[in-house]
Amino acid sequence: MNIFKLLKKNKLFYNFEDKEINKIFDCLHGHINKYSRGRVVAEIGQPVEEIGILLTGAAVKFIKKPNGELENCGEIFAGDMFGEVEAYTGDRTFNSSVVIAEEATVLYISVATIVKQCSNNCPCHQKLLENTLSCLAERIDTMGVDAKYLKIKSMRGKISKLFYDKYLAQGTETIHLGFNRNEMAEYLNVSRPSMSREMIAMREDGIIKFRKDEIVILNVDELQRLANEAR
Amino acid sequence: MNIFKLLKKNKLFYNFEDKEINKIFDCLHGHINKYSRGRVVAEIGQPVEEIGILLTGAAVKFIKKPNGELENCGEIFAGDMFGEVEAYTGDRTFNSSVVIAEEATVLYISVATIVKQCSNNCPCHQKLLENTLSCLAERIDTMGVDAKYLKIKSMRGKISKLFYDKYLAQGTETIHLGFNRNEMAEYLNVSRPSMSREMIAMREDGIIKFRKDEIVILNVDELQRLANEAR
DNA sequence: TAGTGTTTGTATCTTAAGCTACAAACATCA
DNA sequence: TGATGTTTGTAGCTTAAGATACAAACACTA
Repeated sequence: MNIFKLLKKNKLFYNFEDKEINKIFDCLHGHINKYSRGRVVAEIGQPVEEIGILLTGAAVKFIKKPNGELENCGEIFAGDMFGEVEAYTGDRTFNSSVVIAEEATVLYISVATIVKQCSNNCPCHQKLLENTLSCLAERIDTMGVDAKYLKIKSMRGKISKLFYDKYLAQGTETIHLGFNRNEMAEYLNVSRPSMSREMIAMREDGIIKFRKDEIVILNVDELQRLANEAR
Repeated sequence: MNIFKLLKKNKLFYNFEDKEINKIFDCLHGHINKYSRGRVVAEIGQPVEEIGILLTGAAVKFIKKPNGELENCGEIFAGDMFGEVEAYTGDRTFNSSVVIAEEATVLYISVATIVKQCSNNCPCHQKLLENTLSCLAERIDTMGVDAKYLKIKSMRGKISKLFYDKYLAQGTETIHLGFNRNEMAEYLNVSRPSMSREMIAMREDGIIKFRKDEIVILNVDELQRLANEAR
């Protein structure tokens, strides 16, 4: 496995050179641990001193419900990280536990050293800081977009907004969703049959046609209208 | 008006001393502008070079819909800021326009100087950076919580989760909402009458009683169950 | 304390979307 | 090419929540 390649995919190390990544180990107190399945690598309420980046394997995040039950709240794969938000919040404690699901290697970097300029005054430090800021800011953007879909009440509105946004992003009348009906329904937070029903109604209305992951917009104006009116 | 007091309320300047705030002006290239109603102080698509902090007055944020129409997407009052997220995203351009609604004074601080250590190596710079990170991270947290309510499908689930969360936060069976029915309905993204109806049903079921902004939880266990089961 | 505005409660009706369960289409691979 | 698993479409029923419109309670102040 190539650590350099993997890390460069991680947003924190965007724009890093190999030699800069090497500095992680002294500059940011980087170290790598290996864990087997079931190992708890982060625990709710514990202070976040390091950010963990999964180099191999997989892990699952859990939040604790007030009655003590644990609830799965997401998965982490190679290239993903944990603690990168909590590290900067008020109490700096994990708000979810992370449990290794498949034998994994984790690279840790120290939070304290990210925010402080290091004595070597190295540019990689500066970059990491900027990347951290971007990483957080972009997350806010994404969450804002996601919330928009959730707030739209009508099925047709949700679908239209989603398709129209994809249309704007992809620039062609033929768009690709990037997920199947189940995933799309889950993203929009609706039931798949209801969504399917409405998509077919939209096809009957001549707005779209589709086949699997590929959607063709037949009436852009109407779709735009629906997307804009949606609430 | 006391700039110091106001700025210390702003999250970016949390923990700042008066004398450190004074440094803003040379260290962060701070400067103050005064605007009258109608003035556009940020425009969608334009690069964000500074973060604006409203010292007095009020402003409105607009996003541009694809058909060109502008849509109100939030208000800004004294102590609030704009550009503090976009400043760090990929293209670093405003994604909403900001228009002054009431004669306002705005303090600007340079983004470029926030992320770079300044030549004076002043601690205020360091603090500002940490505050910026907190500010963004906490926003992510908040948005995550907000999205949770949106994702719950049943009315009773939404209400229960909200009340239960407030109960956990406030620690007493008598909780205060901090908003009226309209605002609460808007936050949960439901219609007020439907919400009212369900609150009354919950009262009839002996789970809560209420009067205006004050809610008393009569059956904590049941409320907890509802909040946990909610989806 | 009357008068106005706001917030909250109530009623009725309608409909969109959820759920379940099944059928059809498609993909994959031996 | 048949067998199996997955994804997508279809149907019918039920119900929760939306919309609207009005009434009651309350708050403010003149």
